[in-house]
Amino acid sequence: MYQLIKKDGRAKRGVFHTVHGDIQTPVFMNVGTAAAIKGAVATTDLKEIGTQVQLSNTYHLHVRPGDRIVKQMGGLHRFMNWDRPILTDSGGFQVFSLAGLRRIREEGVYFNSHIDGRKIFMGPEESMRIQSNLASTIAMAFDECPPYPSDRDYMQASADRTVRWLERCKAEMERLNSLPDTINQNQLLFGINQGGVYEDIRIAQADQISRLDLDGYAIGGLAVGESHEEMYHILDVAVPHLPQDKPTYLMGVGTPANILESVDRGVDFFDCVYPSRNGRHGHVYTNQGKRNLFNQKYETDSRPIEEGCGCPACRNYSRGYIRHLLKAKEMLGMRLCVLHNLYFYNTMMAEIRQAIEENRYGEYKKQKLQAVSGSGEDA
RNA sequence: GUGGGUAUGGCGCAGUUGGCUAGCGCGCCAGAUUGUGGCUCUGGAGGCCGAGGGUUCGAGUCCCUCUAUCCACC
Repeated sequence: MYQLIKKDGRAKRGVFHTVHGDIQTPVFMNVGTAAAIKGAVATTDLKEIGTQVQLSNTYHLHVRPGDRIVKQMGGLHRFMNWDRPILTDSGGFQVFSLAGLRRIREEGVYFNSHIDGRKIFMGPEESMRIQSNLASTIAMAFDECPPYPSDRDYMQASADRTVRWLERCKAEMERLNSLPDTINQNQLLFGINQGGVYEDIRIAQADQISRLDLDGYAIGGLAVGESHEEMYHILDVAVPHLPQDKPTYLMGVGTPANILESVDRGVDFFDCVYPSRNGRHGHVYTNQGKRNLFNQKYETDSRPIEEGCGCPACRNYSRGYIRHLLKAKEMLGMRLCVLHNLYFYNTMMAEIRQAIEENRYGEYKKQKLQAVSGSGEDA
């Protein structure tokens, strides 16, 4: 259940109550695709860096180790030793981004596993069953994430199909939640708005899915190649058409600047691979901008990634040492960068929440945007 | 000391019967990456081809001398 605490302009400060605890919003979910955050980050680390929610992946866990295995192990929470909320992505995006060969039909999608190439079929019911076995806190609807650009006719047909799939997801989820051997009978379901950059398709589709009374609503199919202006414009027009008493989740976004702008347009939930992937690649976020620790200028730099940062990496190690670890391909290098980046994102979300509570989000956003757009040079 | 081999960007190598603006891999330097493949991609810097002399219209490629280095044998 979503509870709005405070509004500052369109920015919302809220709490989302779940059986696995409350989520303070706006929130950035830390991405742990295969039941782990890449870069050797353990769930025991996450409490230290302020992680509220982890995102895991239906598709990845279905192909390995298999959702039935996870269910036998007591569900995702017990499997990965994480007692706070988990959101599972439905596999919709992975089918489109990872699988090479695929055929989209009304019943679902036929595609090949990226692990061993074997044929897999996934449709709304399959995705819901897998997510029910995983027993995540929040399940995402099985949708199609069309590429950018897609022509109008295709986008319309795709968005309509996503609505039909959503209705099937909802029915299947209700059925699964009523079964006695279901681990999490309170599993929540978020629907997904699609429509690309066609605002009328977005709006009509948002109105349709809003009638289904789901636990939350996501905006998908953005940050796939369109300009920032187009993305923000779609948020401007689509968010007001989603239920305002439910959380709004912008899928796969994004940079600190993207998040600051999107919060200002009413978004509550985010997730993105950037902090972890960039961390693995030695790119670290700071209030002076992004730094690439592979750069030679850090070779003998004894300062932490960011002066004054309270993350485990900055409290203990220098840029020069971490650069060496990265160059030597020591796993500790990427681990420290990932921890720093997730801490940076989680901390930024906490700052955002506080700024909204104190009715100064506009001012905060302006100042933070300037900070994160820096060159990475020390002040 | 004798015989043989090899000398080409930081490292390892290609360079066909002399015709190149001297390439390749790794490394290095920088940049991409948005519901995760730790991958991948894109740029860039860096060589008067061991030194000197010759043959030729033309030499990294052929000849001579020297130097360095490796192997074998004394």
